Amino acid sequence: MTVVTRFPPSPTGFLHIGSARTALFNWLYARHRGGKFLLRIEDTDRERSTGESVRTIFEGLRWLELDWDNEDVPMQFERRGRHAAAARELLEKGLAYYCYCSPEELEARRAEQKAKGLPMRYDGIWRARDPKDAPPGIKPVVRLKAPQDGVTTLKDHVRGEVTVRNSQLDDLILLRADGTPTYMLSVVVDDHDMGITHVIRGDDHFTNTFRQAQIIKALGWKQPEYAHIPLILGPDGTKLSKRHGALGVSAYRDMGYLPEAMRNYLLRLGWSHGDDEIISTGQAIQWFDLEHVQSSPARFDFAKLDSINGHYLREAKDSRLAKDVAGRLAASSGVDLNDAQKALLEKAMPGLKTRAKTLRELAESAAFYVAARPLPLSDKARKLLASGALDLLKEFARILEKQGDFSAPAIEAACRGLAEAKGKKLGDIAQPLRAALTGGTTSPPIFEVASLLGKDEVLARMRDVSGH
RNA sequence: GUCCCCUUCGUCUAGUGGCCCAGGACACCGCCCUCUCACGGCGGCAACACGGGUUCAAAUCCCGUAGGGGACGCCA
Repeated sequence: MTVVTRFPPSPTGFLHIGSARTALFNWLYARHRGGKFLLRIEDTDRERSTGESVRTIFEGLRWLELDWDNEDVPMQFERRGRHAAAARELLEKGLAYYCYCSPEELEARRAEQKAKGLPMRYDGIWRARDPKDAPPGIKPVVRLKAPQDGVTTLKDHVRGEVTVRNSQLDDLILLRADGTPTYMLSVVVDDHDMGITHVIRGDDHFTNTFRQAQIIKALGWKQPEYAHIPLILGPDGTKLSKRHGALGVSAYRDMGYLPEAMRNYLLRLGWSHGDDEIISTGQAIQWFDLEHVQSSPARFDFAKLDSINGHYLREAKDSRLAKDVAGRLAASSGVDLNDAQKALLEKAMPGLKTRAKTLRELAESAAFYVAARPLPLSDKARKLLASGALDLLKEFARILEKQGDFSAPAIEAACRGLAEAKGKKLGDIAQPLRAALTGGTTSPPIFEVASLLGKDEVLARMRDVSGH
């Protein structure tokens, strides 16, 4: 049997981070089983659905490199005729009926039931009533004639077997008063028509599954397999809020996270493979299963994301990193970098990338390489350039002027020589030099920086701080 | 209110009755490396929610309690 999974976002905003994980799991499972990963846009909420959102979601998926297998992504609203036909079929078979309760009436009943300690469910009052008795002016909805006795049992790859008494469920609405199909109906029909074999979705859909099972049964179809993955919580254990990371994936891209790092982090949030932490996408496809999905919700933790991102940053190609950093630098300064600057950044990457957790940090730490002179000095850098240190620095500058070999080891040797002659420690010269060359107090190894910057630029920056 | 689910270090997790006085990772602390900051290496702190059972033996099975989450829409 070919496995077919799906990711059905509703286009009412960006690609939420929790949805991204759901998409990842579906994608991984399909790839693992050599099956298909399909997309579907659930735009039946006409009020809130936008084309802009559809584009944002596609963009987010592409950034995460989760490719889907259907070229024509179904728009659920366009299939409303098919959904309504399924409802009519149920009506004809006597498995569904018209209900003339008004929304206000329903709300009143629910409140009453809650007060009585009963489950808040529709009691099926219009099952037996004759439509001729309908109050005038009310357009009916179509409801499923759900079983009222017995139980519904569901097998879930994460939850195991769960049973709910049918008396807890009610006759859900299939068609709204305006004739449009509801989500419950649409999902069932679309999943069936698309040949979905495995529904992997957020835990918030768990109880919906029982209702959908009843529709599937009424239609005489086969149930797909289910896996309900626990929700992602905020760092404080409550619902993930915007403040805590409930952002679109594009926000993570902007913050400087790598897609492969996001995938690795999201994968480990709720799934495990023994003690493995760093898991390449290839390994993930090979290993991913539904049995090791965690059954309890996980909290989102930026510190761990940072750590994983740092790992992938160190592994990333310098050319890729330099390109991204150049883009960020140009965006913040408003001017594009020239080719020499871009080349310099790439050469500087090995020294830079072990010191950053995100591309944003990487760009900030790289800025001094391509900054215009004279460099702004941080307060700490200024303190390192007190008069005594400046004298030493000027002396070092004179040595550097005559320096032929401008490699990092050669510059370091020259510096050590001067320090020794003056009875100073290496740091007594290296730190002021760092202040002069970078404008700050932390950087990659300073002799490497000096070598990359080149003799002319180094001497110029040194002159800048010594006052003439 | 009703129903369903969940509960191992601060966080993510390993663990499917003996291998566990509980392992890994992140975070934190210390040491080493060192021109700064990182990286890396080494070490440390730190958990089976609680109470009952079952069993020769329980983090693992059962029951209860507490806490948390989800659902109960003519939203998806």
